[in-house]
Amino acid sequence: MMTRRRSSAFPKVVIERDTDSEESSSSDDEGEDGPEPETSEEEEEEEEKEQEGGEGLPERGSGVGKEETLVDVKKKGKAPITISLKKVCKVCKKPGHEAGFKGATYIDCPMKPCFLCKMPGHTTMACPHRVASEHGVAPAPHRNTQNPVEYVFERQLIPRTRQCKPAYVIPNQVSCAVIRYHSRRVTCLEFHPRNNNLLLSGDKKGQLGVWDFDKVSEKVVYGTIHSCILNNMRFNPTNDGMIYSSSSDGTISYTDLETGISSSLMNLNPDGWQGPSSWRMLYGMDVNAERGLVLVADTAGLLYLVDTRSNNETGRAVLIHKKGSKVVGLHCNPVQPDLLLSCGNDHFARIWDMRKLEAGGSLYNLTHKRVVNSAYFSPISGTKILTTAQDNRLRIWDSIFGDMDSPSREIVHSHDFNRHLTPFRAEWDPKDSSETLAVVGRYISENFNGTALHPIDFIDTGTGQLVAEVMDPNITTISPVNKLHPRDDVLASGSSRSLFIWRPKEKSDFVEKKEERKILVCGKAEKKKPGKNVGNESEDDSDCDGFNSKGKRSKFSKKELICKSKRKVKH
DNA sequence: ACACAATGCAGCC
DNA sequence: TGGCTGCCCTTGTG
Repeated sequence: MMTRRRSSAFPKVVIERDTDSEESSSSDDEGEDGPEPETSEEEEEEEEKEQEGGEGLPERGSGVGKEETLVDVKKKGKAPITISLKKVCKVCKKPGHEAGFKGATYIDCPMKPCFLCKMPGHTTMACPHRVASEHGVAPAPHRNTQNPVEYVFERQLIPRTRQCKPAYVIPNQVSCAVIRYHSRRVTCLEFHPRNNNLLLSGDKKGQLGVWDFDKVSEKVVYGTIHSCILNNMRFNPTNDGMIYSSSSDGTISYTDLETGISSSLMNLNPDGWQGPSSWRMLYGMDVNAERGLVLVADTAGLLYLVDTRSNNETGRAVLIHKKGSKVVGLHCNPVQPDLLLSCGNDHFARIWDMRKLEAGGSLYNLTHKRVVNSAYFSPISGTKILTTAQDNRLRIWDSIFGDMDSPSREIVHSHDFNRHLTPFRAEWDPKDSSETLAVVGRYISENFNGTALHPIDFIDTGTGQLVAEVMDPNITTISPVNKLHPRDDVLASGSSRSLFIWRPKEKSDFVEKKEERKILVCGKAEKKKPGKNVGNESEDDSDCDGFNSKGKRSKFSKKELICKSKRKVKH
């Protein structure tokens, strides 16, 4: 049975009066078929329907779920109006086709460019980049403009380094725990640097959750640290009982995790709300341990430095991105404390020398086609860069000492949804010594046995291949926030209001990178409805370890795990 | 079952 | 430049 995800509103009825003037809307009618008037089979069908319907106007809320348009067929003179009904595409408003969910599969509007790679001429379903078993995530064609050194590096050095470094491993099977206590969407996650089971989570309301995911009863939520979106958290490198957090309320808070007592290190809106034009928010934040600095950046393009010893702002704010544009992220190089990476709404990621911070003084400007959601140095050597941009591409620069003019690879990946959800950010696996594995949530859904699911993807940034995808048939929401544990084999995901902890079922249950990608499906679908939202998380967390929405212990049943099965998705 | 809002950005004038 | 509109797979609430 085909179930629409959501049937459309009342049928939109457009009645065009018969006039002598040329109406542009009537030429929209047939698209390529030129100026009307042959009546297609479809139209005839619809006409019959209309006659049955008596008045010709569909009843309000008739539940048909199709948008229909009454199109008058023009005739010369004052001939009676002939009316035909047509299906109209919700996306482009043109007749002849429909876009939307058919069961758990989304049908693209053929008039629009591919939803995934943004190129015209094909739909998402036919996109060569489509995340499907036959294709995988294809890397963009590598430019053939390598210089000889780079060529030698690629051909000789990289294979050798791979021999001495173990390839990353991925779990063979996973289990999942769910916890709900955020009342707004999750915006950031951070693992404790020493305590392996401690996870911090921030939400859109500014609440900070501290929880032990082995003993889920031990959780604390601090609700008064910030008044709106908690965008970033960092542990104090010299005292891991304290965290810095930046928020859209324009403040940096310095919070004791035991007591929840916090002090404000900075406030960009000391006079309170004076309207949206003057309100400033802090998005990017990082800590530079060597220099004893907290770095934050605001929605006006400015970078601020706070001395961690005095807890006071130091120096002057520096314009690091286009004036008036939001700086989305900051990352200090893990090896070279003088290097800073920033990214912003001006479509750039920029590399800075901390010793020469001044407007326009960046070392490199990495161009993107859209807003850059995140930019990270690789976690161990700090020589690679991974960015996530809203043009549905992950970009990798293989070496900051090499050619920085254009990325070494672009990987098409669906993550371009920017409102209503926390922006997607691809992150490195901090445990992967080869610095190739990255994790990122996926926006576009995949029809998994009749359920539209949004997996979390593990991508080999060296090849662009999708090596594993994690999903649970009972988790139908999108998980834009993902964090891999710095030491353990744990993935934490943040969705709308829930947190998920994914772990390999068995400690030793790992496989090295293989040609075929792993599909890690956790649990079985609760066969409720064959539509998209099978097993809505809001009502169905009973099958998961953890808590239900009231914070009580829910039924503790081990999930049954399916995996390594070849995917059976019908499109 | 459906309407609606919260919400960020791009493109237009 | 700034204000306005529109937007293709959201998600929870009323």
